[in-house]
Amino acid sequence: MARDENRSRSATDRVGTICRALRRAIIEQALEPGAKLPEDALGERFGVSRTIARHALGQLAAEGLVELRRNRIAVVATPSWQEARDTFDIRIELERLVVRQLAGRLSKAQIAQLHAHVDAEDEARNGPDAISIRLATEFHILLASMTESPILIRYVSEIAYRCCLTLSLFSRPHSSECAINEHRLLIDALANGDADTVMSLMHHHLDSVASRALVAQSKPRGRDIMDILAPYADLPRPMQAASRDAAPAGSKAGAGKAAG
Amino acid sequence: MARDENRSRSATDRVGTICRALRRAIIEQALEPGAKLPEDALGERFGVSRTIARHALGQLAAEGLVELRRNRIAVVATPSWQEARDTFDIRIELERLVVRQLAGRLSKAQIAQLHAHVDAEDEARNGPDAISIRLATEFHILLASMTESPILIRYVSEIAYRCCLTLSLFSRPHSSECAINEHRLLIDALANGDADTVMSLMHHHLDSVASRALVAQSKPRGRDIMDILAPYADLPRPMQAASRDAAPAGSKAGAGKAAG
DNA sequence: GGCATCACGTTTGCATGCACTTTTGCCATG
DNA sequence: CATGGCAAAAGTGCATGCAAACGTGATGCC
Repeated sequence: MARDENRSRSATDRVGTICRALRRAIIEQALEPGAKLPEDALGERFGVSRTIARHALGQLAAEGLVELRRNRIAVVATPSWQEARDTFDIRIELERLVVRQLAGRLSKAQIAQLHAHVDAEDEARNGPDAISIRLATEFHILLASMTESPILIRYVSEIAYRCCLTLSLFSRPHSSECAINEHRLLIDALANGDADTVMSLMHHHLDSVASRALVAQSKPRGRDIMDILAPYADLPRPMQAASRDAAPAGSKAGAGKAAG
Repeated sequence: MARDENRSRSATDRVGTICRALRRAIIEQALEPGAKLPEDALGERFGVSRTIARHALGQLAAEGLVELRRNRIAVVATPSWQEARDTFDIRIELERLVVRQLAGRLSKAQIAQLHAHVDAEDEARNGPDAISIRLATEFHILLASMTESPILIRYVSEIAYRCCLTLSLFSRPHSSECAINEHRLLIDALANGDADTVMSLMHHHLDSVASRALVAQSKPRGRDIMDILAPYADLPRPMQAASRDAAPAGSKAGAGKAAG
């Protein structure tokens, strides 16, 4: 209910503020994957002490947007290709659930709101890539928020942000073209009300977004030094050089840090 | 290699320790929903300062196991019936994904491990309910962990714990009977390798667990006082009214302080 | 007696300080 | 000249202290 909204919105929710700011900076690629996030700097920037900054980083780490290594500076997360693939797989299921719950149950106002958002996407299409990606992501979050299921909203948001991060890592300059159209189709199908149709539409949409982005395991730019250099490291000799930069996927893989 | 693997497991990962302890205490109902978790107390109990305890609470709040209200003592989360239902819906999708990835790909050792776990469940069947519930939950987490997808593992674990919490809230004494059998069926189907079969099996399994637990919106025991009393509050004056402003349902916010 | 007010103890919110770890630049040494 | 090691610098890990907010019981007023 509304009773505990005021505490986290209007009240001095400083860690939430920092989280939102960082989230946005990350998904807009103002902060690239691997970028360092020292507590001091954040604290100073946002006018708070390290305690708060640290807490915010903890939150973001729990969401998978930043990586926290002990005694080391926090960095923006750099999902591996495999993680990216897994993330999209999860996302597909989650969002199928979203549209299943939504199909045929949206009010006219909600449909209008969705259309308005896509309009905004359209406008931003020629702007910077980061903005289009963010808007596309927020479309899905908007959709999720219409389920009014806090848990679903949270998971979809989280996953969507992670996918967004992934996209910024792997995707080529322009892949959001057709996605906008697919968003419109989605809205129409939702209004129309056939759950199966809209589920399959969503599935296809996300699948193709993932495919467009994750084709051929392109090089993860900005990734950790060790990983970037991995393919170069085991060249037997400097001579017969690098035709094979197809990058062995999970060399340092597993990549340790799971839940926790 | 292995350069930073030791850090977070064996090293002084105190907040992780506290998280694990609390998680377990919560899902075993040692800490019932609504139970207070003062930072001081936790800190003292685990031999750390409030800083650490606070951080752990933050983590658990991010996982949805505890509720954090500003300037108030943290409490174990008490999911509403609707949230519970939503949680299970999400869980079904996620775990379908798990078994889809796993079907026909498990090693003999893994199958043995799964069977061993179910054996443990079997043994605990006559023990305290909380233990059976925990083991049943951990079966699913074990399954998820076999996907070796960190993200999927994390989400399934989180969701499963939340469901576990829900179960402890809503479920009647003994509903885990048949679940154990269903676990065995699941393993067999996984070994057999037909993805569709095992997915539908998992779906049915979770669905029936949810149904057994969430039938008829049974009273949420241990829930917030205001909610527990809600149905009693609008009884039309049993004999002779104390006052006319008999606590409307959502009045908890203003009740305490405002009056204006 | 009922109700509003107030004051005190409790608990969180947050900043700061210190110890410890990692990193980096520098120097001695082979 | 290359290499190993040391020491200063930077940054995190964590405890503690203080202020503000909340909860509660006591007090005074009607």
